[in-house]
Amino acid sequence: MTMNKYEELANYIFPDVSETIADLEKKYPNRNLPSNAEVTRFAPSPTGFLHLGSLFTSLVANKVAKDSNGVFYLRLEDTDTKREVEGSGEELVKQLSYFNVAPEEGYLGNHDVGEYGPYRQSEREHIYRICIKELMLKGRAYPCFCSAQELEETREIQEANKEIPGYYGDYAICRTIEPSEALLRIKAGEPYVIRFRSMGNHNNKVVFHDEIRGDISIAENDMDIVIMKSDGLPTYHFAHAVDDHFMRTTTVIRGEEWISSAPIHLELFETLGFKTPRYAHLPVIMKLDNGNKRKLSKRKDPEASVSHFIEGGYPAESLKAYLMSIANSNFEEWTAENKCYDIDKFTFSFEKMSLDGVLFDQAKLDFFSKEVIALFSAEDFYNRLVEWSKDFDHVLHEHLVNNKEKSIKALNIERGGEKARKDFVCYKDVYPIIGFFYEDRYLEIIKNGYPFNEKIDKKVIIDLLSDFAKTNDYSLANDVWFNSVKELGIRHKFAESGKLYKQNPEAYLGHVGDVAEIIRVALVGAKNSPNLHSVLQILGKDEVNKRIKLAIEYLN
RNA sequence: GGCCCUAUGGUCAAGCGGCUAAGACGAAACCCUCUCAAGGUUUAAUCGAGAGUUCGAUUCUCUCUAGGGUCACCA
Repeated sequence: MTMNKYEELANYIFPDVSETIADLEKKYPNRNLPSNAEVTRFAPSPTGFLHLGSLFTSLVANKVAKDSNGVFYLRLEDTDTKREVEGSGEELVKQLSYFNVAPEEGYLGNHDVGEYGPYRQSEREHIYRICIKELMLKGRAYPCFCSAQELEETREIQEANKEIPGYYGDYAICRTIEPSEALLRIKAGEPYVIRFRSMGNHNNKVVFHDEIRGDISIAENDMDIVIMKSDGLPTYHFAHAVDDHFMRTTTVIRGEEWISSAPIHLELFETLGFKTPRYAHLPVIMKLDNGNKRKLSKRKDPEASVSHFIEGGYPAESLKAYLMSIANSNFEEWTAENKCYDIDKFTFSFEKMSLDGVLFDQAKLDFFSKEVIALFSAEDFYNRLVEWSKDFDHVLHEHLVNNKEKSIKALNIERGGEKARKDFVCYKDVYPIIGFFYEDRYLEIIKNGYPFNEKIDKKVIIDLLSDFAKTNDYSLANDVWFNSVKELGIRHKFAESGKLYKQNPEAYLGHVGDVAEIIRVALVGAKNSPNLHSVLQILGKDEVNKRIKLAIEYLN
């Protein structure tokens, strides 16, 4: 091997590196998969909890891999040691699991799985060093000694001259430093980073294909970007090229904010001798803020954090269905046709994907969630509630565990069928709606009194309730039973229907609706509740009579 | 500001040269009804602007405008 002028420098910086890119190609061979199988990944940085946009991205990436019998893996991009949040990598994986989109390969929280690792970038330094050394030997990477302040100064000059800011062309001062001189400065202990020597021309256009948007034409990259930071770790751009190549990603699925740096990536892939992967840049999820759209912000918007929905008790399926409706507009139609919200059964396609950023729509999510919950069996719903309340609602948890049978019955009211009851948006809604079934909760509610209709005389209410306690037989079928309520009303001068009452309001104290309300208020402590007949059946005779007695005592 | 992406009702959107411009969520109204939640039936609401191509533009082209993104030793 003939000595080139970069060799001494490269050997000094990378004394440990003896392998080459060719060795890596052997070590990480092409995956043994059918030709149409997609290898996709989710590549978060552990800087906080899972963002809704990230869940969206991983959902799509996961779906693309699954639909093609490919592989979905997770790579932890932990190269920014300053911003890293302890434990957030594990949390990320845990939250993905909640949504059942956890990867089968890669970083899985406490361990890695797969042949293409390590899956944490912080553990892949030797791989990056091999690649950088090779670039350096080819003259395509060089050390840069510019300080942050110097960089800032050039930037100001560039801005003042209305030139494009950045490290390129004549502004890339360190690119002309002779390797021998650079070596001396490094030996002298001067801090440095390693930059990529771009051969691009800003006046040329580079065209690349995006799976969602079609061909995109952007100016070639001509920036000598940093590829190795002074701490020895790679920057995103470089790690992306190296990792996605050696992990054999077929389609890179990421947010649209990456479109503008694609020319950098393309040049990197080309220079390293790698085949470029396919790209799909997903629209971002936004929110309206004072009339302006903006990206969902983790700091300002609680709904930006996936944990917000987990804590709030949204079933995983609800959020997934909502996100899939954003991803593919025909998904919603599909759910209506199939009465199914399971995204696994749906076929995703990039063609049906929207190109524009979408506004997060809470009402739409709630709609999906109601539909999803309405499809649960009572037992399934109960089990999910037990699971959820264990972490987020201890009071409910106690009640559920201590009253399993009653709880399931309560959750089963008007469940199933064409006109299923849809009053639960999330698990959080459960306690306020069915809490009264539990005696403790009922007693708590009535501490503040009963909201009886004040226009009706107390005496009348007491008589009516006493009569009801004596005569009520809810073992009858619903409509037969309700006829008995009408009769009860008639005995106490209430019209048997609203219509009748309206025709001659003077003749009655009220109508059957008022009668039902009185019973409801007595038993539930509120003017609203699920179907009265069901409530009675679930409470049972003893409890009903006890509650009526309490109500009468209150009225006296 | 340069570059890139995007542009149909409040939101999500069908449409791919000729339609009274689908549908869903949301809103409103009515019906049903023991309340609530459902369910049913309606209603209101959209092609950003201007040129061009064409017999004809929401649809094709250009310009403008607007919104979003990006210009770090962050990803």
